[in-house]
Amino acid sequence: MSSTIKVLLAEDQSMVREALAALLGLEDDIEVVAQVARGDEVLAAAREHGVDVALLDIEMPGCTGIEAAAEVHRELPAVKLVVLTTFGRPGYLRSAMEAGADAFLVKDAPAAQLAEAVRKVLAGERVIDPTLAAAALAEGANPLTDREREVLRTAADGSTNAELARTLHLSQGTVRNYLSTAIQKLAVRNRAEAVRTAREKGWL
Amino acid sequence: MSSTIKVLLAEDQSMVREALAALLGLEDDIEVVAQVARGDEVLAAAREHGVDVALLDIEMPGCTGIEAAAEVHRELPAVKLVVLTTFGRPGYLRSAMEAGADAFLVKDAPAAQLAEAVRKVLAGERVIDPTLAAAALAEGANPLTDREREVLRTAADGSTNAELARTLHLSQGTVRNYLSTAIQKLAVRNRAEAVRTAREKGWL
DNA sequence: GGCGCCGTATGACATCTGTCATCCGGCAGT
DNA sequence: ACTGCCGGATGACAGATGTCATACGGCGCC
Repeated sequence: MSSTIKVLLAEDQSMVREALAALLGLEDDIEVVAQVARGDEVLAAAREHGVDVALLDIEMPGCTGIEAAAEVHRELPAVKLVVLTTFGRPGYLRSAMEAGADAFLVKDAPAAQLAEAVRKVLAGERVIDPTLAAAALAEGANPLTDREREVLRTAADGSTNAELARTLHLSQGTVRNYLSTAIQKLAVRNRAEAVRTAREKGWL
Repeated sequence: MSSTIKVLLAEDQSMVREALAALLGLEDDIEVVAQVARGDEVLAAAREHGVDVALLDIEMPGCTGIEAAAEVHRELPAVKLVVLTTFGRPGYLRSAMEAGADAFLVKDAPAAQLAEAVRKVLAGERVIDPTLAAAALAEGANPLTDREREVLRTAADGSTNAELARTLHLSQGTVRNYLSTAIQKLAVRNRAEAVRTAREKGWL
C-alpha cells in the first residue's frame, strides 16, 4: 500500500495520550492525525480527518470509548475500531464487541501489540486477548436488569436508600428490592460488595 | 554538561510505560536506562543502573511509588524523584513530598512537562502543580488515626463488621466505634461514603 | 502528677438495610 | 388466552449498622 495509516487517538490523560502518539510515531507506516481527550469528540474528529483506525480508551469524560465506538461504527462503518483499556474486565470486552470494536487491548499488554493491532484490524483481522475472551464467555452475560444496574450505579457512591429513592424517583421499598435482587444475582452479601463485583465484571 | 540524564521508569502498565519511554526517548539529553513494573523492584534497579532520576507511578503492585520513593530517598539520596500519578489527590501529594519526592506530576498534564520536570529536578528545582499544592494545604492533614484508617481500608471491599472484627482481631463493637469516629471526622453518613471521601483525599 | 489522646471494649438504643410475600399493570412469546 | 418477566409498590420482620455513654490501661507532655 502507498500512504500511511491514519490513526485517531482518544484518551483523556494527555501525558498518556501523547506518549502513545510518540510510540505510534516511531512506526513508519502509521501516522496519528488526530487526538481527542473526550469520548464525545471522537466522531467529529474521525469524520473530519478521514481516519482509518480509531484508538479509543474506555474511561473518558463526555462518553465512554465504547459508546464512542458504537457511534463511529454506525456513522462511519469503514473506520476500524481499537478499544484500549486499563481494566481487563470481561464485561467491557463483551460491550466493546457488541459496539463493533475490531480489537480489544489492555494497557498492560506489551507496547508492540498496539501498532500490530492497528495493522491487523486494517487487514480485516480481529485482535482479542484469548484469555480475556475465554473469561468473557465463561462468565456469561450481565444478569442485571436495566433498573437494577442503574440503582446499583447510583448507589455506588454511598448514597442511602432515601437519597436513591429521591434521585431515581422510586419508592424506598423499590430501591431496596432492586438492590436485594442485584445482591442475590451477584451472590454477594450487601450493596457494597455488589457494587464491587459488578464493577469488576464490567457490568456497571 | 556532557553525558545524558539516566532515567528509571516505574509503571505497571507496560503499554503506558513503554509509551512514556518512547516519549522520553525523543529527548536528546534523556535516556531511559531501566524500566520496572513493580514498586518493590525500584530500589535494586536504581542502584544497579546508577540512575539520575527515578520516575515513579503511584499505583503499582509490590509497593506504591510513594513507598518506593521513600526507600530510594533513604538509600540513594542523590537520586532525584519524580512521582507520576493518575489521580491528583492532595493527600498523595502530601505523602509524596514527605517521602522525599522532588516533583509531583499528574498524568493529565501535558506530556512536555515530563521531560521538563526531569531536567528541573536534576537542576535542584521542585516541580509541583500550584493548584494541587494549594488544595493539599487547604485540606489539612489526614485526621484519621492509624487504626481508623486501617479499619476503613479493610472495610472498603464491603466486608461486614463481623468479618472486619475477625480479620483485624478486634471486637465488633470496637470496629463500629472506629468506623463511627471515621464517619464523623469525614463528615459523611455511612462507611461507604467514608471510604469514598477518604480515597478521594488520598487518606486511605 | 494531671491532662489528653489513642487503642480497646461493653451495652443500649435508634435507624438503616436486606429479605420475603404479595400485589398491580404492561408487554412479549407461544 | 395464558405464562412469564419487568418495572413498580407495600408491609412486616430480622439482622446489620451507626451513635452514645462509659470504662480502662498506656503513652506523651507540661
